[in-house]
Amino acid sequence: MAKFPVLPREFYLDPPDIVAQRLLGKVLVRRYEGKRLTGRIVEVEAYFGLEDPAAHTFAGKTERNQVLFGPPGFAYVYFIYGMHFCLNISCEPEGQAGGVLLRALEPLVELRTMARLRGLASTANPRLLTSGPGRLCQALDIERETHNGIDVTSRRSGLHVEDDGFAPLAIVASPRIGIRKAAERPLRFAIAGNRFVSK
DNA sequence: GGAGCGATGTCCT
DNA sequence: GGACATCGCTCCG
Repeated sequence: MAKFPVLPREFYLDPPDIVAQRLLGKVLVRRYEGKRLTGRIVEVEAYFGLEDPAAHTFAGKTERNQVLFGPPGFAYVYFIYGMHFCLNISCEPEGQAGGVLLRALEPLVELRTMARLRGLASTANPRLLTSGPGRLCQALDIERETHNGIDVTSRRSGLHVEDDGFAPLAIVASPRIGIRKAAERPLRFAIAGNRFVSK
């Protein structure tokens, strides 16, 4: 069970488009019932603060989005469409809003556990496990009540990101998915050619 | 394999 | 009351 360095707070201090691309290839680790559920980050989206009409923070600080205005390296988990959770990591200095949405992982170990959490009978199609922001949260048992506001730079959180030395060969940029405002900006980033990138 | 659509809770105007 | 950073199902080819 390999352990690698945890990404430190400084990693998340920069603007979201920079941090987003830098997160590609890193490994999300979730401690769950004594296991390590891990997946490589293969697709992300950047959301800016007050100047980004598509961002939750566009209209200013509220109860829901306050984590994004806080210090970098914290989880922002929100509930969407009445049934799904999505995971972001805050970036930029405290007081400045910004975040990176995790859209897809390449599952690495404990695929059986992920399938069970997803309500799937088997791991026959691993793309159904963690390809999509709602799916990856369900596969890693990430939800708002337990994870919103936790520090992802600490192993003690049970949710953190490690660097195992993998570096993507190429990154592709495209418009963000499922938004109406500022829909043309190429702020979605993925590892080129990776089969776990969502549609 | 792709377009269309319903499910369903929370947030903010 | 409308919108929503989604998903999985149906129906059609």
